[in-house]
Amino acid sequence: MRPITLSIAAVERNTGLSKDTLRVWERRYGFPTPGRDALAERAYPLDQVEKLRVIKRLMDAGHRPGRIVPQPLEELLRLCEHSLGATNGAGAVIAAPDLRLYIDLVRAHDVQGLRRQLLSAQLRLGLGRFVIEVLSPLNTLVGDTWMRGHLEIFEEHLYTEQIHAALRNALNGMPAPEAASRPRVLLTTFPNEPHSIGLLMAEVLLALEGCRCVSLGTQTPVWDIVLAATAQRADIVALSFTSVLTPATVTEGLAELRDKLPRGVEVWAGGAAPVLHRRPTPGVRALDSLTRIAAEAQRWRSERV
Amino acid sequence: MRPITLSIAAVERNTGLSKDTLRVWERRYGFPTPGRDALAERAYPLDQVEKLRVIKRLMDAGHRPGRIVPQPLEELLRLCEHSLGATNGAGAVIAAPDLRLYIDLVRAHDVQGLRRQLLSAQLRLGLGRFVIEVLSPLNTLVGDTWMRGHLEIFEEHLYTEQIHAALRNALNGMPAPEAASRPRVLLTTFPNEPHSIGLLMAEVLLALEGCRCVSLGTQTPVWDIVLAATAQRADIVALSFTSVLTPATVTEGLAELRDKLPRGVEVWAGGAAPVLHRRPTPGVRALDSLTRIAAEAQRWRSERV
DNA sequence: TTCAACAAATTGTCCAAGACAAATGATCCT
DNA sequence: AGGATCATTTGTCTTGGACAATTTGTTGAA
Repeated sequence: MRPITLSIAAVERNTGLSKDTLRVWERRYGFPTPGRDALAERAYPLDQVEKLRVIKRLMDAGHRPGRIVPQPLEELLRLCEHSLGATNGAGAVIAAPDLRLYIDLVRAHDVQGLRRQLLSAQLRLGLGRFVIEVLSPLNTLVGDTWMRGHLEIFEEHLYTEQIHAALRNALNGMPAPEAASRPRVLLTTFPNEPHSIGLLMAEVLLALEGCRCVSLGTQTPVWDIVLAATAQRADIVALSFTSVLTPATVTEGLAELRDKLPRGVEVWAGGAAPVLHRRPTPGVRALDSLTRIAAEAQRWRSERV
Repeated sequence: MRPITLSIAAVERNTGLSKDTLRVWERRYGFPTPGRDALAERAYPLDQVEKLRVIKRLMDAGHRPGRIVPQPLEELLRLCEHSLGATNGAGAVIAAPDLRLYIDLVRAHDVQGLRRQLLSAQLRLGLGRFVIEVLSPLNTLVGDTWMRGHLEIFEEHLYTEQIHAALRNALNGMPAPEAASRPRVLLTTFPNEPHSIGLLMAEVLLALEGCRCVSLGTQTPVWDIVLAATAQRADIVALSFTSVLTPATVTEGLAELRDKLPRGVEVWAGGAAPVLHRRPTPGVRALDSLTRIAAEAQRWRSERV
């Protein structure tokens, strides 16, 4: 029996590294070193894909490919422990002891327990603090844990599904804002950005501020975002990003969107894509944290009085 | 001032056609015919991008690129109106009168109205009939309408988001089944199958029958489905399909899953993928309609007494 | 030391043309 | 009508080269 391998397209999906990048790394740095299948096409072994994911993670933390791609895996993991801790800093790590509990429930596949725990935290802290202090760092922690290979894919799915349910549940329970309430916020993500949890968290926080939210779900083409914003007479278009999209895609997409939207409509961009703050797009507000949402909503209101 | 143009990456983002495809069409069919910018890179005029979007729609409706890509735009628009009507025939259209109302609300971008209408139908019919008699045919109708170009992408997103919310809402309001209740059902889709509405509808109907449902959300690799089924001690693995996946992928995936799962675990496959019934996989139950779910659940119970 | 300007290295994306398997359509034969 | 066989269509992958944009390193002046 042959070991399991992935095609270059599958690796692109899994790692977020473009086919071009994967090929040029192979040429320049001697990694990855995919075998070839019967058709002489690249066949990436699973462990190399794992390593590529680690590399991607490190690059998001500011490392450069030339330095890290040729390194052996152990060296990279050492870097992970070190620099990830440094970057993401005290916040996540200090909070960790509490959050471990959730991870343990996931690892134990205790869906009911996880659901109870989430609901209990939500009631104890209130919805806003629950999202900001529990869900958000927990997502990062789950991401980290998964990256380091300490979580199966299906466990991550299990977790994501419960968070999804919890957030929808919360949204559903919130009173509808008054019909004339402003601002009107349109939420979505760009094509190829399938993660909806950030979107839902933002929607909850916006709704808490009394904003009228309309979500398009994930993966809306730029032109359709513009159409929707016009149709809904949106005051704000809010986008959520992870690091699945390449920095260039993010920047160009935002510039294009900003250009096509009417002047009066604000563009907010948030999420875990480093490029948002490294190279901010003119006319786009990059929110570095979910906590900023409330303040920004209030700013919008004060400016429009 | 030069006319506005888009880079190849931007066109990929806007149309969903890969860079490779765009280049090869240019070579083969003589369209698109992008100019070149100062760097000698392709620069696509907006009107060509529009035409590409029309082409993409027609292709989703079953047309082949060789026939339509070289056609002039007017011809394509005629095709949009004309040929799609013939393909999908009477079934959906006859059911239309009642359902048209929902479509009209979507087209009017009346999110609140749509939400109210859905809730009202749900209360009037009861959850089970609501899902089977309203949501399911409505999904088909929306799909048809979209293919004919009578619905913008963002309108389809708007609709999908509301259905999502309604189903989550319903699930959330249902009483938790007893701890020992059986069967335990694991729900998910295969990788590259991103549609979750079918999954949610199935989950609702299963929950109505008192099954203990655990959903993994969409896109779980086969091996992880097996791991999850084992971890959750599932009695049934339920999969949802649309026609995004190629028939081969569906058949092979099901065979592999069936092979790796313990004998005692049933595999149920449902959804709008014709191959499920054309070439049924041994050991897999292909459900041709959501109405079958209740009966199948009862069959399972009667067999395990 | 500190800061600016310039040179060098790094890195992602684009290009061209060719190849080929999988999917689809056409044709012929029961 | 249904089924097997052959031809065409079509998306994706391949190689190797090129280049602009960014980051890094160095030099020289304040």
